[in-house]
Amino acid sequence: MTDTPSRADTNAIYSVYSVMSEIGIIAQLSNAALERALPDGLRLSHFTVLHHLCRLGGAWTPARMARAIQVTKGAMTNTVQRLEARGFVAVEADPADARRKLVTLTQAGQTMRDRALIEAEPVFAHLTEEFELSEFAEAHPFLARLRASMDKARD
Amino acid sequence: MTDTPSRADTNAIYSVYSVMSEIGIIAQLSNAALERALPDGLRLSHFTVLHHLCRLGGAWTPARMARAIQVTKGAMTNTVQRLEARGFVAVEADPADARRKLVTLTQAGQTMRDRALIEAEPVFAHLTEEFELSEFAEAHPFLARLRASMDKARD
DNA sequence: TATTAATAGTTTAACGTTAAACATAGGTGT
DNA sequence: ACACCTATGTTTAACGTTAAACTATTAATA
Repeated sequence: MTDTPSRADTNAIYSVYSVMSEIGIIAQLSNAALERALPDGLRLSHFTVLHHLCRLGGAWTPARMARAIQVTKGAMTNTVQRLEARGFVAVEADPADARRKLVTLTQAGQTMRDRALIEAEPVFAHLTEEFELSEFAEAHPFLARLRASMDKARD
Repeated sequence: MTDTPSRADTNAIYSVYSVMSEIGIIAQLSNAALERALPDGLRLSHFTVLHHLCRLGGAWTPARMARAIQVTKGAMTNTVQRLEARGFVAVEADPADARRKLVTLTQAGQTMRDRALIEAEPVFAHLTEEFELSEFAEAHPFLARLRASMDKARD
């Protein structure tokens, strides 16, 4: 059993909560701006999958991508089916495990991801004028640790 | 007219994008964990409004809260109606402007917000063990400026 | 081998959000 | 006064997400 939270613990939680609130709003603004900027009706969730396959390469099962990107299996089923219908990914059965499917990026998918990256650039361009690049470089390690910690705590 | 982006500019965008990616994932993990932890079927968007009214106090119009919290007016209409139906906020017409409504926190809303804060505490408790409190305090100013800048760029 | 548990992918209903259209009210300028 | 523009709050349709139930397949255990 633990003690009742002390005043110091309460303050600590508030400090964490303030940071989390800012992060939540930034993500909301960023996601909304990105979604508006993406070309050709591409959804942010679709771009995220294309970007993921492009960065990491190879064949991914839907379930593994769902875990990596933090969406449910049902959402990934939807996203993969739409990307396949537009020819941006190829889906095939896994010969080693009949439960699994294997998703790979197509050339058209690669092209679309590159185009989306270019179209989305103006969304963040203004930040390079108002901030020093070093500020982002300095903030990154803390945020990466925070992400890793939250990911681990997910169970 | 501006020049073609230099290589340095391209790197700057990548630096920004890395930070934004981390922020997006942290927000997703944080929001999902919070929503699971909230008591009594309270949605994260509902808690966000209660917390906002509690922190800043006074009477807020739905439109002003929608801008502060970064959701559409339609979403705020939905949230306020549900909070009012549960007795967590009071809604009255603004005597000074017939277009407006004024939303205030009720005692039950205050109680629910306090309870939600306690229930949600374990979601972030592990962070106080893995991080120094000062790290959050140091990260906050940059994140607040980033939020303000993204907010301003929203047009 | 037979049984049980765990995993992959799909489907369904419920829900919140968004974008757009709408009605109403306030502000501005001629 | 008048016309025009802006702002508030609501409503609607479309859409994505989630949680849960379901089928099929593989792994683990007795």
